[in-house]
Amino acid sequence: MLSQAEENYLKAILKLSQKNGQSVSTNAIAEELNTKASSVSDMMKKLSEKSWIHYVKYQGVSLTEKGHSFAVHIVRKHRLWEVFLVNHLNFKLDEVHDIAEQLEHIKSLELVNKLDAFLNFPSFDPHGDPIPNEEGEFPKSSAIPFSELPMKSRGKVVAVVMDEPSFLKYLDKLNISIGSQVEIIEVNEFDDSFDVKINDKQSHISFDVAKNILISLL
Amino acid sequence: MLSQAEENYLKAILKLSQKNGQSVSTNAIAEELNTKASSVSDMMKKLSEKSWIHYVKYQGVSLTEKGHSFAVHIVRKHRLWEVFLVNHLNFKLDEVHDIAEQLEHIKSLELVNKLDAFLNFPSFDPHGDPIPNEEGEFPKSSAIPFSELPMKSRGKVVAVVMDEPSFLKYLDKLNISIGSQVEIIEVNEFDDSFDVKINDKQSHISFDVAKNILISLL
DNA sequence: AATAATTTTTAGACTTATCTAAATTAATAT
DNA sequence: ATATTAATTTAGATAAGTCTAAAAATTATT
Repeated sequence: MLSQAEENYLKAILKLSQKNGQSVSTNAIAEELNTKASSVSDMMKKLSEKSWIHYVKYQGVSLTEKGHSFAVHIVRKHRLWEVFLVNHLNFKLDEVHDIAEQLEHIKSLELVNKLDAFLNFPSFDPHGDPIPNEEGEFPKSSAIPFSELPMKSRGKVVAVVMDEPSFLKYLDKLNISIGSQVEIIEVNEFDDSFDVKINDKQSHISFDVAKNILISLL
Repeated sequence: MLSQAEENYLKAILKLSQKNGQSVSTNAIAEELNTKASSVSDMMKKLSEKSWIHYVKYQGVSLTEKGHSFAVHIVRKHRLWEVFLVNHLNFKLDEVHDIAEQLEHIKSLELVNKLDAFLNFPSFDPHGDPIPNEEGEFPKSSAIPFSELPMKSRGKVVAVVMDEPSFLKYLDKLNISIGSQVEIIEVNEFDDSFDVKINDKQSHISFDVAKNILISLL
């Protein structure tokens, strides 16, 4: 069984390899985990011996298939717990990370899946990050913030990042809900607001609102 | 901050000192934690230096006030998580211990208290064990199994130990729920069953049912 | 009260995960 | 192509937590 330290390394490698390219450097991992390169080297040797990663000295590392799916599972746990903390325990968005960082190491497949069911199989966490399912598959649609929707392209609302009642109430007023069809008509440079279409009806939203709505391209 | 190992030692000492007497022996701790007496000795030295316990070589240990309240807090976390696992994630009673054993080490006062509120400040966990509140106080009423209620004394149902739907359904049929007033009228020696009063209506329950209902004396 | 049996502690070793400092390899620049 | 710089690895230490085996203290027995 993996130790917490090992799990954190795998997660860091996943994160870095998703962001940048294939091979992840020792220094990058050290920075991500606030540790020293020498500690990383030690751990890479160990993880490699256990076939969690591909490791060639001085050449950086990448996750094996086994390592990848395990790392994804940790991400899944982290994000599901964040949903729980925000939606059910009323934590603020900025308070949940440290706690989820601990909860993600709880070992019980059944727990994760029951939590998933309890939460109604959410596709995105409160930060708008996608939640892989039990098979490790991320929601197909690559969601982007409404504010980054290209002009003229239409999208569907898949998730809402912020969860404050006032915000949700405001979305309601704008007639925006999960599944709504949206489209950007024009960007107003001076205040970064948008003229938009929501279910074919013209409307207007601020940048702050737009960035908290996740869109999947149609 | 306490390590998980240290927390487990404190919890074990609390459990043993509640069960037996004051001073807890090294061997008893070793057995409780499935470890060796020598490991316990080492740890006792450390916990004593940090004033979590009173420790005199060869004389056994007891918790300091600080150690006691910390240990109680761990128990609180453990039992609250058990309530969550059983009542909200639909775990069976016998499946929750190992998971709660992990969850009890999650560090966040806010999390515990928000979980407590989410669960509606329960007084007993699904096994019928009392849950201390934020101040570390156990529910005043010392609940006992219905089967141990003295004759002629009245009690109030505070918790149900078993949680199987069939059992709960049966209790429903008997008109027993949290808060019901109960009283034992007569013990039937030959099958250990009881003639009882439930909310002043006469009824009859088996020993197996009675032992799974927790009563607080009125 | 002396000896035997049991309990507890100490000593020394091992593992995991980390660090600093030094050595090595790779990348960059002249 | 060589020297310099940067990145990475190795070597050796440290701390936490555990173990076995041996020593010391306590308790029980005769």
